[in-house]
Amino acid sequence: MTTEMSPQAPTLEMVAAAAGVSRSTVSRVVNASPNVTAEAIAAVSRAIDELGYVPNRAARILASRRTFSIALVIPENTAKFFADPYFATVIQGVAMYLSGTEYTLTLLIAAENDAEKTRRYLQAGNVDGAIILSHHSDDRSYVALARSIPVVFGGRPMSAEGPNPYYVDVDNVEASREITTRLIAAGRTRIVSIAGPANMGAGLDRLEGWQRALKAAGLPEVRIERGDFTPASGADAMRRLLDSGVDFDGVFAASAQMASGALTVLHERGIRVPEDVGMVTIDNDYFAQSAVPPLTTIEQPTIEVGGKMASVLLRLIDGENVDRVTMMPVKVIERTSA
Amino acid sequence: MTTEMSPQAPTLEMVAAAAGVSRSTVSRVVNASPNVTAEAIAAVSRAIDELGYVPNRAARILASRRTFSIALVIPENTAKFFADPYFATVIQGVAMYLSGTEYTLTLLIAAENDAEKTRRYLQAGNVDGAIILSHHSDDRSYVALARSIPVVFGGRPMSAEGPNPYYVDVDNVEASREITTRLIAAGRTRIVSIAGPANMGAGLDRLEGWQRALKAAGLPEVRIERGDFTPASGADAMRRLLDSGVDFDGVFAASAQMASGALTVLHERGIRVPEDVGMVTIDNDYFAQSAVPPLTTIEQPTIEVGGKMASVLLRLIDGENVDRVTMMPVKVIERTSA
DNA sequence: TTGTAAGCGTTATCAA
DNA sequence: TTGATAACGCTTACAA
Repeated sequence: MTTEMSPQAPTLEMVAAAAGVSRSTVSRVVNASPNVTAEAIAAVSRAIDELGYVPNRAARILASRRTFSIALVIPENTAKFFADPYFATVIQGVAMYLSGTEYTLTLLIAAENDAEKTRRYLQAGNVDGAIILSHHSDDRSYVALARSIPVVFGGRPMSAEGPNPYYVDVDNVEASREITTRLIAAGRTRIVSIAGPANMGAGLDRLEGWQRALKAAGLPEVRIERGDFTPASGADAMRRLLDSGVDFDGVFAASAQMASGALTVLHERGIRVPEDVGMVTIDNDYFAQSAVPPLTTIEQPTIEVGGKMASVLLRLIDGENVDRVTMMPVKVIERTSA
Repeated sequence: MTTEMSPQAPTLEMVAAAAGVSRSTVSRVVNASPNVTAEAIAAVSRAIDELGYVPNRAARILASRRTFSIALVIPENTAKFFADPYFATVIQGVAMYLSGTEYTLTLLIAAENDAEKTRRYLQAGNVDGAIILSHHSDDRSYVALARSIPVVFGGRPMSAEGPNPYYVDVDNVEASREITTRLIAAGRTRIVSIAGPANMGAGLDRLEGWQRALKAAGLPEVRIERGDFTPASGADAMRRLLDSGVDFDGVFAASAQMASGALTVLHERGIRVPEDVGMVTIDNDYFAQSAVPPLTTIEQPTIEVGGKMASVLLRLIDGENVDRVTMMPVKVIERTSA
């Protein structure tokens, strides 16, 4: 950087001088505290505008013991899924909600081999609260973290220990049960599942929803192949399914990305959808929309999930009473793949 | 939050007491300044470990005038592209690079109607520098921002005014020229372009590369249809192309997402790729990999682009001499679509 | 309702 | 090499 002097930012003291009041009064106006005369407010506001005053964050934090910032923690192994439309959109939702508040978002990629560093950062009072976006089950330490600062999880955390966590989620069991039902209604009787990882809440729940739908209809659980929610894993799962020789006429894939990968393999092998096999999935992202054929699926309000996590966290920070679990509504999107 | 007293974080003063030295000495040890006896270092280090001391960020910032944090600014209109694999991965690259440093990342979604708010935040000394990820050409105010704090852009900013900006980019002209050449080598002679927006550097440059390749081969610029880099816009562009009745046997799409959308339309209309028309594009994301057929394309080192932007910014902050423009290498990926 | 003054936990200057 | 001591810019009792 050049050594040129940066234009000295105006301080609260300068505003006070310009407005002809004390620093306390300026502080009160800035913080919208009651018991300030309209005149004082007007004078201070004018001075603030003229000088282009912006409170110094560090000073404010130091004096008030509040940071007005929250952390969005992404464990390193989950960071690989950064480009997953679901994660990306949730993060976006958080950021957008915050942009309408005084809060600032600190993005933390937590190195697996140095969890201690992250934990300390969070506990050292650098943030007022944290949102944990964990794909996997190794969220034990974060659940414990909730004892020292407010924490909100994206999706039900797997750890049993620690206090009951706050989290925002959708009803994955019901969603997958519902969508599997569409396959059954279309006359499919031998329905397999390309399931998510067993160490994730969404993986488990979506599998259970599929099972419930089959059971209710008296249909057999023909076969389960697991993936990790990525397109590549969906393709692999479909290959295993096909190579196993098992007979099926319907597929429930636990994510649109996996469905998309599976579809590619089906296409390669000359198997037609929906003529030969029907397919339904979860997520209404681009993968579902532009698949050939477009997929009948469940839409989750991802942006809103992010916004909700932020709002729950902020209310927690403000000491308000909030439900520990917030379920967001989903929507069935009927297209032509079932 | 509950009113229970949070375990009072140990202060530098407490460390000093425990180690039997002054606060100054502790500060020196913490900041690894020279001229401290080995004994002092040892004593202080022990005390730090025992107490689990972590420096208070706000106090440190206030006293040192350095924030050890940088902002990643995403203009609101660009935020819509959050789930674009390119953006998502670049952000991830930034975050991951930073996780290996003392720096913290503040994610800022800048509201269009209140650019002033963002500008002030950045200039009020809340961050040591900023990375601007702007999709569009309305980056004027950010270029000006570079006068007060170090700023690095992702991709060449369009604004002419202001000082020469620092930015990290790939050679889009050369990349698209190169990939278009593959189409020509495959015998295509009537090649159209699904171009990006005219208000983006990447949009302009990729169009120019296509033009250069055609010119070098003595081929005509059959037609140009514009999109905004999204799959939907690529599909629309292809529809317009087809409906216009213009005759073509090759397509250069300026992004894999647009290519993917275009492919869907081609498929709907029963036009085969590569038999009837060849297609090449840019970006080796999932869209390019799992398209049917898989696309011959250009791979950009997106994670590295993010990392590079962060490292350039940090060096700028440290007052080092850095090249204003950093070009990252790209790679041709040959598949079967040309 | 407003002002005074004492911190908040560091760093930085200056003497010793 | 170390230690006092004065900032850093703001909030917050407490007094007026």
